[in-house]
Amino acid sequence: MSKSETKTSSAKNAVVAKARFARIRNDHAKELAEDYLEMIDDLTSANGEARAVDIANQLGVSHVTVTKTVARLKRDGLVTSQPYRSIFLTPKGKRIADNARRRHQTVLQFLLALGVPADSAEIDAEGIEHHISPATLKAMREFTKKNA
Amino acid sequence: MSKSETKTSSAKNAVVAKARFARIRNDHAKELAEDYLEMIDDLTSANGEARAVDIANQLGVSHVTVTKTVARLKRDGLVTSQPYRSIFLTPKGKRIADNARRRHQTVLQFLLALGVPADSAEIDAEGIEHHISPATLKAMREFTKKNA
DNA sequence: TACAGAATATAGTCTATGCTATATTCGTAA
DNA sequence: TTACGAATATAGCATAGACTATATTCTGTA
Ligand SMILES: [Mn+2]
Ligand SMILES: [Mn+2]
Ligand SMILES: [Mn+2]
Ligand SMILES: [Mn+2]
Repeated sequence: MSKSETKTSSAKNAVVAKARFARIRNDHAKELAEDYLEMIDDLTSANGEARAVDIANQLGVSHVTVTKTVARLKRDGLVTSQPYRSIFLTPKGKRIADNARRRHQTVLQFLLALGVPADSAEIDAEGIEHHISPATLKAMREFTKKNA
Repeated sequence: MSKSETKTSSAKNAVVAKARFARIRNDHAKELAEDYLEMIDDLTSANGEARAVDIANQLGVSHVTVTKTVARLKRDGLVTSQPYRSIFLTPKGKRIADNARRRHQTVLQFLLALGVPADSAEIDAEGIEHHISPATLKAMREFTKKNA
């Protein structure tokens, strides 16, 4: 392999890696929002409302952290809230929550079908769900269907 | 279901969820370090040294970001470096890099065995790899072996 | 060898995500 | 109805991880 070929190959590798890590950084930027929105939707179903204190308790973070994160979700048009009131999803937030839940379930069911013990599957799914491309999601669904 | 049973069940759910999200936050805290260490090891193998500029180019971030992250790795005893010199793994850093690479490969090979197209598999593996419990890793290895 | 360009260092800034401490408001039980 | 405990708000702080702009140092080539 000539020096110029090595250089070209290195450059292409770098371009590919760059895109890969950019995708990961983007996934992370959306991750917390997806978990919050899914949780707000679940709490609303279960309790009739989503309170900051309940979100904080589920996540294991302080209520201040929740308040600040909810403020960002509000800024981004994903939830609405008034002082001292519970939190509501906007249509846009609800759409994201629904998609996140569907994807989360797909990953969880897949891990269970693969033979992962339930406790590990539930923990791993919480992290994995945010890094799944449509192609992988499709492959997971197909596997689960065949191995239910 | 009585009110007290509901409460107990809710409380247990919260405890379980809390642990789950704590694991995810911990995964994230280690994620960037793992990717850097793996990359430093790879660059050292490929080029004889790992320079900040190469790491920056692979990751698609500025060299300042790399410098600051490397400073944290140094603080944590995972790399060594002198001003204007390239970066080296400590034994501890090398151990983490090796484990990270093994796990990364396991996840990638698994996704390929599952039928995910190579480009998607490579991107998804970069994110998924940090959220895999030993139980899931084992299940993936077994699947890949049977479906190579 | 000298110098131009590449690499690295440093200063300063920003956002996201976490915390504690304190103040305020709400909601309910007595 | 009120008072107390729960919930929420707010101020202040910290760290990680990102950036630009500028200064310095290194290194390969002329
Ligand atoms: Mn989820
Ligand atoms: Mn999640
Ligand atoms: Mn990796
Ligand atoms: Mn990775």
